[in-house]
Amino acid sequence: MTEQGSLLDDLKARGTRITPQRAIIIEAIETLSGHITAEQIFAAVQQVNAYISLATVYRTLDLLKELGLIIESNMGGPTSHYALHDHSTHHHAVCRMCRHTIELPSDLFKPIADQLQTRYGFMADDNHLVVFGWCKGCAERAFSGGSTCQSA
Amino acid sequence: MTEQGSLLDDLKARGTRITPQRAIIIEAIETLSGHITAEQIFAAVQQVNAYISLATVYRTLDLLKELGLIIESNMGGPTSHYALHDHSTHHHAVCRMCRHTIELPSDLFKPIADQLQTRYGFMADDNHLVVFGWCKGCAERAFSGGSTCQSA
DNA sequence: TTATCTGCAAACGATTTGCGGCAGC
DNA sequence: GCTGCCGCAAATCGTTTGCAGATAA
Repeated sequence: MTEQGSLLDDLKARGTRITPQRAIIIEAIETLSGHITAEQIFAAVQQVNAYISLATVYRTLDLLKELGLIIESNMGGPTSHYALHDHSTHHHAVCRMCRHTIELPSDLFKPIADQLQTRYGFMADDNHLVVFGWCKGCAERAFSGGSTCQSA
Repeated sequence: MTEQGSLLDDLKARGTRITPQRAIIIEAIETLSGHITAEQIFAAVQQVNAYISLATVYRTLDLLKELGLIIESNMGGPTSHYALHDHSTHHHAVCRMCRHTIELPSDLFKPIADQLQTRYGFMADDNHLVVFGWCKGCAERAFSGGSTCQSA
């Protein structure tokens, strides 16, 4: 589906080498195709070639990030999540309590993005925005009775 | 200005002890009154009492976070930033390239927050949202000529 | 009193880096 | 063959934690 050739081409155009490791890592990112951690990518890559190191995964992620081909986002935890930049556009609402994530359509933020562009000249990333807050269940629990959450 | 008594009261109401360390840390957060890192708080606290440890700062931040009195947000770097939850409401636009931050009025996101509430029952935090993207300068540089940024 | 808090220092997990050898172009 | 890349392992950095003594209530 997604033409991973373009990613490799982008790398080549930038003057970087296409190594088997990079091809494998890129393919893993495309196959997993979600918001994934470096560890998850590493695990997938290892199934293809067990001799690829985690350091290489991180270095490749840096490279792709720099090229704008992938997006790094923080979901509230200590680990970064990565996703293809052109992966089906959507945003996230993350519950501060139970960490549950809701996917939001990207058009929800269109008006905001337009305003940022017009008023500040800021070109907002149209993808993988993260909004924190409280999901229905946790909000009810927190603002009525106790402040505990079942899945905290 | 801001009544720091209320923070201490909140702590007391929760059954936690009011220690000098906590009072100092809370005061530091209120005095710095922005989006500050644990290290910054630690530095400020040290000027009042050099024997307060960084661990205590983190533990107090956890406590305040759990109580919802402060908000932890990630500005794209490796360090967390903290702010009083009721600190003058605003959001942030952070440039992925030069890390420059623009402060945005909170009402910009009001319509979005309303929609999240209506459509998903999600109560979005009305404060300290972080939008990533590219500032005017970096966007021009990146999408016309080279992909380097002066302050990267 | 006594349960909670503190300081210390060591542990921790995610990420980065120095280095010698290897390999894409 | 040259330059950039890789694997390894150690370093780093922010943050967390175990423990024994101190202290607010």
